[in-house]
Amino acid sequence: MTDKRGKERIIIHIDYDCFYASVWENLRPELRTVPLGIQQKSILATCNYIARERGVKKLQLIKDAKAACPDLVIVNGEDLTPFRDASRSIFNFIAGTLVGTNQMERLGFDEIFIDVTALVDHNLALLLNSAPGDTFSFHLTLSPPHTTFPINLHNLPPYTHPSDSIPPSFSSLSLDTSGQAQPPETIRLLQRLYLATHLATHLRTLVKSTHNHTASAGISTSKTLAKLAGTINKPDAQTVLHPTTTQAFLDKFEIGKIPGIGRKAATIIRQLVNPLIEPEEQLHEEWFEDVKQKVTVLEVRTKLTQVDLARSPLGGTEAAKVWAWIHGLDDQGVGAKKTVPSQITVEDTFRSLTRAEAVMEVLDRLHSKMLSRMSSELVEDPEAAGGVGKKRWIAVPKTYRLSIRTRKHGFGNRVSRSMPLPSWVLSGVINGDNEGTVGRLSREMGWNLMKRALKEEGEERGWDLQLVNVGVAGIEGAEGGRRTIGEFFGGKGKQTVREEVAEVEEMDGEWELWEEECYVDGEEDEDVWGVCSVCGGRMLRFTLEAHARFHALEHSEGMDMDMA
DNA sequence: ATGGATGAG
DNA sequence: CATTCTCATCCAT
Repeated sequence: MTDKRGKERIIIHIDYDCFYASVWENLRPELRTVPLGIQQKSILATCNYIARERGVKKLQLIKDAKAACPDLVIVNGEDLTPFRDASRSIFNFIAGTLVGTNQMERLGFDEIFIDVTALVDHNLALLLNSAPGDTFSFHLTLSPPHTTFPINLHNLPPYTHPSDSIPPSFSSLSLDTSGQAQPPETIRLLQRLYLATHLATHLRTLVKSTHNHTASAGISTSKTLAKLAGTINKPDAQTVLHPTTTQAFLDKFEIGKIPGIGRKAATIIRQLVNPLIEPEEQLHEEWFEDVKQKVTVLEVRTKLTQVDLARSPLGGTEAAKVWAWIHGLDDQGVGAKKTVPSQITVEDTFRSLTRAEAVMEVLDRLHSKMLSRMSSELVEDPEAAGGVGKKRWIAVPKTYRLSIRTRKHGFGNRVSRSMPLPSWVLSGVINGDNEGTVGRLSREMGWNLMKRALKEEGEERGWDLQLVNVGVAGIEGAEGGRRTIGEFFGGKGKQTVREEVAEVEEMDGEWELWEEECYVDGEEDEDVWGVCSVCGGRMLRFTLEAHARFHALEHSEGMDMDMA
């Protein structure tokens, strides 16, 4: 514990440049030469560098962006499918290139952390044991069959931070820039960073040649430092941090720029450093930008103690993390490669959504996308891949969730309600019965949870939805599992019975109206609808019997299935 | 487990 | 500040 030198991890962080814009430029090459913005509703999610030179900003209102740059070309980016696909493709490509390194983590669609410690140590051993030369074959794999790329041992790719703090020649790493001999631990760490820097360049070159995306990268000894290092030179560039100057590097950052310190934590910490600022001044409107104090990491370190942070609303746990991060101590590991997401959500936003009919249309549309994604991301189909065999679940979600934001309860936050995911959703996906399942999801799941949420939030009249989000969660990576149709009946365990949903809803005013609009089309009478006594789902009466059989199966066959 | 808060891009 | 459309983790219950 006393001496960590020589045991430092080596982390590469890669960040694709203005990713959404870049994806569109690949889709439509003529967009490469024009100022390009990606629109989501009233804002630009991002824009290319040509647009940035013309004064366009990320997250700018569309009208402001057009004012700044009248010939801005705008494409719609509300459907994230092409971005998600490109992101996966690049990630899988890099994973396939670095066979044997499992610590590879995506952050959003456009960033990757890679822990290259084992790979670099392997190569350093090879290099130190080989005859001296001008080049070295870097091994991308830890065991045969090997793929390699050549590195020039007299040339370190740009950039280093501080500038030119690491000599370009591998054999000169034992001396610093003023010719001073370095301690052996430092030399070894520099040698490892040297190799990782070449690797980062190689990976960026490969991503450019195979996927036509430029990227920026940072190379250092922790996730925090690697990520921050990558911000120094961009786009299409990379930076390796000199390992003995990291504190000075961190000290210059505004506290809110440190990954993991977001808006809330940053505001609390700024207040502690400078109590003169009133909360309203910190949080409101136009002046915000002017009044907001920039509080640097150095100030936090020198004007506060960890105890100050711990006694603040941050609390002891957060305080300890923050205190460690700003002192360059970051033991956050790079997670294992993830093949399946832990949740799949789909959402849309609105200026105003009040009519029941419109709400049901929205639910149908969102559920349709949700089911497609479940099918493509959670189901393996050997036949679609040109082979034979049954479809099987790679991983199964446990929960269905609906989140909304209303105008009244508006700012800030979403309210959500969730239920165990019924088995008929899973069978619908496997059987490809998208249409029937969508309708059922909207009527029995989405609608009921929305009623619950609005009722419990005291918005049974005068509601006005601004956001509707549906999704499945609790997806557990089930690698190597053998799950076929039928298993989900027994494999999911017992579902919670929610009494309140089964109750006859008693609502007044507009709620009834809303419900009538949706369910009573003039010809329907009460006898058409029934409520399941087990799960409370509302459904057409003639489907109740079949529905009850699902529940029976759930309970009777539960123990026969392969639950690990 | 559920639902909210907070973080990330 | 939040704007968009996600995704992840932590915490109280």
